[in-house]
Amino acid sequence: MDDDSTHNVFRFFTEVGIIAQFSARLIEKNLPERITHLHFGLLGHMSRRPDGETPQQLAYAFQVPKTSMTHMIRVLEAEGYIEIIPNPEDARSKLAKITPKGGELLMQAYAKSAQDAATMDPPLLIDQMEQCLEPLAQIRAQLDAARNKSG
Amino acid sequence: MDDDSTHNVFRFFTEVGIIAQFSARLIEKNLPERITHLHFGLLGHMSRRPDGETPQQLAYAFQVPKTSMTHMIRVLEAEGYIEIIPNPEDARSKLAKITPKGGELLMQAYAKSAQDAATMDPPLLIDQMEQCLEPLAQIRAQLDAARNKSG
DNA sequence: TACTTGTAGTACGATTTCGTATTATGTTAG
DNA sequence: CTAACATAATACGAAATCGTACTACAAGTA
Repeated sequence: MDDDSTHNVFRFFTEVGIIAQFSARLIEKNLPERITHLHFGLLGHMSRRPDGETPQQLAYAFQVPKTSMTHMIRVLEAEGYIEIIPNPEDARSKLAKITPKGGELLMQAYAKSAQDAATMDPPLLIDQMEQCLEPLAQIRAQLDAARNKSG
Repeated sequence: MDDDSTHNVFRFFTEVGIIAQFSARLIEKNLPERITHLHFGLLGHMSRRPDGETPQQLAYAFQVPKTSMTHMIRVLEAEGYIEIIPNPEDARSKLAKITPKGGELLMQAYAKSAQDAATMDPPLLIDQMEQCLEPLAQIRAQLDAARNKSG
């Protein structure tokens, strides 16, 4: 990889990191006290998996340590946004499922943040975002594949 | 903003968030114990500003609370990667400057991570990253401008 | 069955994050 | 100048993050 490419890779990661910070702020502004953008992501993930997922699966999907996930889902459960039930297929394991209250939170935070996004000044550059979507998805898939190979 | 655009905006932020996680991992693998990708970002930022910056400026640039920045620069100072000196223009304030040791760390982490990036399997999608660079920079600038207006 | 090894989740503790309140210095109005 | 207000940084404490070690259950071997 030549110096120019290396520089561009780092620049890409830097831009992505900054934008990720902004989007976290945007969504967290519309979430209750102890709920972060990661919790929001968890709820969105679970809303697409009505049968629930194990803490292990969630930790892997969100790239956080198991112990961090234990803590996060406990917070969500304590607030009533998810329920944690035994895994019928493995007595060591559990399943985390979104509750109606969790679905409510998800929808409302989504709606409020969409409203905020729509009224930004200067306005969001939606064309540029859409232009990035496909390559970003490919990059994400590649990084994911690389992780599965070597760690 | 129509439903389709809203959906794409959230999808964009989601992809960006996941990729940011990956890049954080990539760089932190090549950093010492207590040093995170944010510290790495701080060192890179300071390396471009030899006169130093105040904790306030750094907190603003990195979008973290002032108290968090206080802690971060203390860690960097304790490890000798930066030095914190009084601000000659304001006795309430300080200036954080990168040290030679900090410059060393920056270069070495950069080199090692570049090496990791160059040897990934499957290989990094550099074309796609370069394709995103310009729109991402515009999006970042827009988000930054919007923050200055209202938030 | 008994034994070995592997895996899911958690207890615990060190560190980090960050909101609130405080201290010290700067700035401005009169 | 002085009082009132603003701002830079920090002390402090509550909560979150995450590495290590552990427990409970599962799965493979003989």
